[in-house]
Amino acid sequence: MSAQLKLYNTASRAVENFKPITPGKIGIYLCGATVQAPPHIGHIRSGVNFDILRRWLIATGNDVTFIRNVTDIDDKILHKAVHEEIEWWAVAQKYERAFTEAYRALNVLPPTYEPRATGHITQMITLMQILIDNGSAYAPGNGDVYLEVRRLKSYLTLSNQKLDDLQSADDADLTNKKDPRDFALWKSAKPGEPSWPTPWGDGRPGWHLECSAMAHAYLGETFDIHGGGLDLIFPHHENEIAQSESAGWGFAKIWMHNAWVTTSGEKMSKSLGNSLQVQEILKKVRGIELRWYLGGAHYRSMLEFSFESLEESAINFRRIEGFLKRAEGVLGSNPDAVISGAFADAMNDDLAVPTGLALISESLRLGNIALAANDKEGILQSAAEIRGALSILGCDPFDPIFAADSSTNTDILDGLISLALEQRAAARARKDFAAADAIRDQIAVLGVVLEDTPQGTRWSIS
RNA sequence: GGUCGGAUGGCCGAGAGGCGAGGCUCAGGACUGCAAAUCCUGCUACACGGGUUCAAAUCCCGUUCCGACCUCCA
Repeated sequence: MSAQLKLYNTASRAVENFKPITPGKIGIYLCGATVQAPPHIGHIRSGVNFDILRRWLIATGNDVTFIRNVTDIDDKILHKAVHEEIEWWAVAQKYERAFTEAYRALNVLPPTYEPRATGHITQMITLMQILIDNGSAYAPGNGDVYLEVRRLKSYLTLSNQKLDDLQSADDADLTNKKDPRDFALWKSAKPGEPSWPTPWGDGRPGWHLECSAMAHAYLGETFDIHGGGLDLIFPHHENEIAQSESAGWGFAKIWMHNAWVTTSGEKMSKSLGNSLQVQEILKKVRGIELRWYLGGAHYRSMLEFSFESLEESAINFRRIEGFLKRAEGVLGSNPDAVISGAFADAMNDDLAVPTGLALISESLRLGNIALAANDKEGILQSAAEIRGALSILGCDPFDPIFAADSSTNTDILDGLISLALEQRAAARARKDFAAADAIRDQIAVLGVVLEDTPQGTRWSIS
């Protein structure tokens, strides 16, 4: 534990001290969505995990340039377009919006820049030209362009594999490839497919080329952190490294990978149907609660999803939220967020969010004790520290992005409920508990919960 | 076949040689007209077999089971 941020680097398989290339300025590239289906909670976990990293870097005084791409052209998008009988760009736009909406609902900060693959064809062509000129890549003449992996001095260092150990695809096309493991930088267009002109023929980008080209365009030849899901290590990130390093670029210093959300011990796949789409889950819990759940596990640990544990997590969050609201009531305003030393230590230790959660629980306990004793200083301290921690986790209930939940009718509602509360208070005063309980039961049916406290009766919507 | 990860109490989920993380559930208690909320107490776990060590959930060896990747998955 120290003020020094340590992060796990997949490339070294060790936790390392993190030193920005330029002190105070940090460049991050996160592999974003291939917009061919609505986001499920696994996709959004990645967004949340890296959003926590970003918020922590900002909170500790860094200027963070955060790039998260949108892959808006690929095989699956084209297939979907045929299936749905709409244009490929309509597919891409539709699902890009779905992702944007999911990110917003979970309070994932918009990236500094969010480049689309199709907007960077020029940069890709430039990169391919460099690779062909220096002999790393070849164009067999059919419109494809391949990277020649046998010629790379170091390849597969991120996944620690040997080229000869890889099982190559059975259907590898050796009429154009020199080696079955060579991968496509550029794919020639089949009839009816979208294409862009290049010196080697009309076609479209391979899967990996975009990220190398766009990371270079926005972050330069060498940048601090490259992130993505665990399943991108091979082939996607290996191939990004291969392309970028072959072009003479230093590329990413630290590679970070988030683990999956699993169901029944298995990685969530797109064939599971709709139930685990973000949109569906948000019918059961609020965005802030889903974020609390997804962000609560350590980013490198698998998160075994169940509706039971989601609900349990949401209950835990509501306790914290309840305390903050009560504290606000007593203090008259929200205390400014404060980052405690212990919380900072936890975050600096490779983003040990679970440790941070334990600290929040401790603050919560102390805060509730202070509340019972009307110890305003104690309330203030606990509330400030909890808000500080929640602000890093992106789960501050007072964040305006979540405040839209409460309606503008609150004042009217408050007035109406106060009428009922006055009646009940009068009944209680004359010890007519049957009448008092009847009032409580009646408004409970409407979804309004009452709590009697020494300071009077509070109400909330359940 | 190669590479990588996992198995922790009723459940979820941290930790990585020595002081029981934390949460949820459950049981009991305090407070309360009753509730609710809150607080207190209790439930002593690390897949299996060996080994190292004064000390192992943690390190080593072996075993079982589960999962992931191996060229268009977050």
